[in-house]
Amino acid sequence: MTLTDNTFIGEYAYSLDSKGRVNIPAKFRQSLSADSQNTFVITRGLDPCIWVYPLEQWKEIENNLRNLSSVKNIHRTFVRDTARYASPSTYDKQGRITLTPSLTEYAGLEKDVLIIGMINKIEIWNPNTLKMVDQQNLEIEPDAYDDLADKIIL
Amino acid sequence: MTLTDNTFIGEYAYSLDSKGRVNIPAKFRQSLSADSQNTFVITRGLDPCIWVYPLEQWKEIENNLRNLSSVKNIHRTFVRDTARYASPSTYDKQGRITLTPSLTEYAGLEKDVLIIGMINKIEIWNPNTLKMVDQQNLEIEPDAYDDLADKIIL
DNA sequence: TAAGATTGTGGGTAGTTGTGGGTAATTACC
DNA sequence: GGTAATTACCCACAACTACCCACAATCTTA
Repeated sequence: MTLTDNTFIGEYAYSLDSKGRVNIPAKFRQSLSADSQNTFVITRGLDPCIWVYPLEQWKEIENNLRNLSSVKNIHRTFVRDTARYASPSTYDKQGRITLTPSLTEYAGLEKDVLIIGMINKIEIWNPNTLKMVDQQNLEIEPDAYDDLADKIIL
Repeated sequence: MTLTDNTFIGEYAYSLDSKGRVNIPAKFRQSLSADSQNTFVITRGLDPCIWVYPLEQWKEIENNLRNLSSVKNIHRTFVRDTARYASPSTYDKQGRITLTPSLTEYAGLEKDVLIIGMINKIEIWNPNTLKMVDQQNLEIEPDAYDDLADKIIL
């Protein structure tokens, strides 16, 4: 069963091979839109993990960045920080994408990785790192979630 | 995988050879539009680095400059500063462009250089210089950054 | 239940890419 | 106008990457 195009949910335990490749779960590949041409754009996440965007989704980000003028320092910095760590990656016949050494290092990936559907993108984690981040997030005051209650109906 | 024409993302560590040549990453060359005829226009960046525009993109900048009135002093200055340091550079069969001594000096380039995709242009940095500039930018008021982040959904 | 298809993982090979240097053509200078 | 310096073009090679094939485990279907 395929849900909406370019929408990802679920969690998968996969492994990174000696060449720096990871499998994209079959369900995720199936929900990738045809426009994305079997291609994702991988980049640094705001957490210590790798963010994987469908090409189409990334192009929207690019369009937004393109409208920022380089005359303003803050705009230059924002564009640089967003663009520099990104790189396109088309999956091979076996459904794997190749990660860059720079990104695997940033996310602290070893052999075992966790792949998580984040609706409009995918996250790749070192399971141990995620466990630690989960720990820390337990300490968020429950009130902080209340703001969200206005914006989303569960 | 080629993304949109004349759109550049990613970060590459390359080297400047004894003749003042740098490689343009293969992915960047592939995304250069045919109209640009294997040619870039190199000039001073607003940061201490070299800006590399696809010829096609540079022509647009020229058009924009053309529309600035020379009556205003600030406009004259802006046009002069933008135009005077620019020069076209076609890449050779190995994919390298030759930088002018004036520009390498401006950017403080030595052997190792960082090449960064900035969507509509490319930046060439001395890695040490960039590290320093990154440091300084950490002090940008987070609020200003958040404004941008709100407009662009990552 | 059995056969077939799909999925995740491993590895080999040929083409591409980055880097160095050599030679000829062009330009600048006396 | 002749010489020297500079620039543009070409060849070579090592490292890397993308593409291909193989296989075991799982899931699907008849």
